[in-house]
Amino acid sequence: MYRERQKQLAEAVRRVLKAEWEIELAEVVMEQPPELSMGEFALPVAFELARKLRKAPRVIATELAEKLRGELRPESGFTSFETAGAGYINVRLEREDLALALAADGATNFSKNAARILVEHTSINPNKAAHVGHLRNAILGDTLVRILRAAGYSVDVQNYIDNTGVQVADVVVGFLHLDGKSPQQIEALIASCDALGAEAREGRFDYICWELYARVSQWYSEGTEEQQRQRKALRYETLHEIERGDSEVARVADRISTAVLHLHLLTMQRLGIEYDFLPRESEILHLKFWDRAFELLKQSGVLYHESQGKNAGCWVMTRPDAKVTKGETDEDAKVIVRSNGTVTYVGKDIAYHLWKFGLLGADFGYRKFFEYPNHTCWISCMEGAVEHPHFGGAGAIYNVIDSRQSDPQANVVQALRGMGHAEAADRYTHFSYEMVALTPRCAQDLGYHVAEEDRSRAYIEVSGRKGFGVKADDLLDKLTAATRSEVDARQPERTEAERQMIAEQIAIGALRYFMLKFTRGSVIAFDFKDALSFEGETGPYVQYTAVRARNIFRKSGTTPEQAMEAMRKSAAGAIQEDALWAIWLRAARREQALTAAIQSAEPATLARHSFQLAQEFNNFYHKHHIMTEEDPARKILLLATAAVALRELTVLLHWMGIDVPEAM
RNA sequence: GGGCGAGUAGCUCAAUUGGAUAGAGCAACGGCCUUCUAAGCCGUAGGUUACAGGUUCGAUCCCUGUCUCGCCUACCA
Repeated sequence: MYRERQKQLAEAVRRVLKAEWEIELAEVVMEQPPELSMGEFALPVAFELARKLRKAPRVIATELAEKLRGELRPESGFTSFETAGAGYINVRLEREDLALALAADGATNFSKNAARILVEHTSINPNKAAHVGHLRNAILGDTLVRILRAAGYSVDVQNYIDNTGVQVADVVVGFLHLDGKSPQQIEALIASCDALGAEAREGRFDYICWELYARVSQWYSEGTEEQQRQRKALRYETLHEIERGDSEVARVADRISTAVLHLHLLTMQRLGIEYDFLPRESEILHLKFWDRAFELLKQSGVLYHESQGKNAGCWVMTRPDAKVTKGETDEDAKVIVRSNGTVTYVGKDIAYHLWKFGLLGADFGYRKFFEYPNHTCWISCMEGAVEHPHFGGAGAIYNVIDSRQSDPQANVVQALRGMGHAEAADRYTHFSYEMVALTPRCAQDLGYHVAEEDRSRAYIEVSGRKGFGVKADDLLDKLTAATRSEVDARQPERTEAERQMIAEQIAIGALRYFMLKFTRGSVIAFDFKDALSFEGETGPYVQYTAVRARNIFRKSGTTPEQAMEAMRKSAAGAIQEDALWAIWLRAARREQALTAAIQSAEPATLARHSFQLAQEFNNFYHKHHIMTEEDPARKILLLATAAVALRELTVLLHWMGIDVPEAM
């Protein structure tokens, strides 16, 4: 209904401008007045016309408002057009119409969208436990998936697994050479970790790898020069063995990376994050994705063989926006194939992205890897199940990858464009975000040594290599413990299991909201004090608000559905009070908020939207005591308002992957 | 050197993409629990939007220059 009104208004403005002044606008800008009492829409169009018509904005606005009054009579749902400020036209709607439409239909109204979208997120190197930075990635990515689906898109979720990279090699070197374990001993260790279960923290396999990875990184830079040279050689020898596959070292690497991957999936499942497909680098290598891509790149002339300068003997690609003088060597070119014939990370990524868009002419093998309650997560393999879903061949893609990777991401887009796939390049979104870092105080609290020069900085970058960071499961544990003690105090009559469930829901609400409330371009300087806060602009605040609304229905002996029904049957729709109208109007703007979040690729706007609704409801809740309301007609309206708030909060929280607990 | 991002209240962040009086949360101060849950509500205080120009009806937002901070810029992945 709200969007219908918006459309009607825009069309009316177009008609009037055409008829009166022969003006056609590309788009009719529509804003929200700063105060509720001013109406539902604000049109700044008179400012735009001032120059063309050589008249003051206010004069134009007055004339235009008059004409609009003629176009959109009160019986069509528009009650007033007022000139305001320096030349705005404020438009009021019939509130009752809008409220009754909302009471009748609570669905998100979007038509099914044919385009298939592929979202890649998480993509943690499978060589150590996940940390806070990975949480930001996964939570942003998962929320993007949820809102795209809410908007009617069909979305596949992929988590790219770099199981043949140097990071995995480092842990392999650590186990085999630094700790002197045999492949059998590593196998036994993984088995004993499995037996302990993911709930164990000490002795959890990805935690062991975390510590080992830091130790190995340290080991590379210790010792005599000769030792360092040998260790480095060992590192690359191991890497190349893993890349080639089909050796004991490669099997050890596969065993380790698969075990860590499995734990990552469990960690993310705690947060309600699931994947459809796990493409692995090992298959990109062994299924010859790169060989095909290499041919295509050479044919299209995107890659050329450099014969001079520092990149002599390499296949290189000109960078986006590079200023290259004809006849001169482009020293700044991006190396894709090294002089020794091996392909770089960007090269493999180009092949992978050709596959994503269905432009490679090759596909993975697929086999089942992980079962969620409601669906299966598949993994790539050489030859898999005969019957399997097909991933890839997407109409549009989103890569949730932090801003440090914007350069390689741009290289991939550049390659696609250079190969003539301009359409694919246009539908390639690097969903970029800034990193999560730790405040110096947080680092010190965790027991890390903080260098003198770092103490005055706003934040310090986390580093897996240094073992410097906050592990995802530790953070979730800490949040759950904090919420649990609060729940125990507030809900003593509930069972142990109920209290634990509530505590976990609140912990997840706090964490997910915390990661979503910052806009993507802002570095999160992580601190336990902020992350463990449950007051003010936090997930628990919004959850608590929904629980308050729910309690009204628990105690009043009616349901939200019945309250809506009663509202429709009675003529209780007249809503004069702003405290009530704010809630109905925000509910009416659900689709607008969703569209804005998708178009700007900014989930933070939704987090804010939900917080504002929560504030509006708490304000209403404080002003009006619903259960003791004596006027029956009034009580119906108040109950329906609580019902619409509860429904809206539940939907918005769900889009962010946050549940509404039974009680708080 | 080049590219990207950031600089807004004591702190952490917003600002409908150029609009009305720049808003929230935390921290501070002052009120509100016999009432549907105080993880809440109301109020006070807090601003030269890094700086200097420019564009126009209008600039936190766009342009130019300067300063500060972070990240990226390897034949690492």
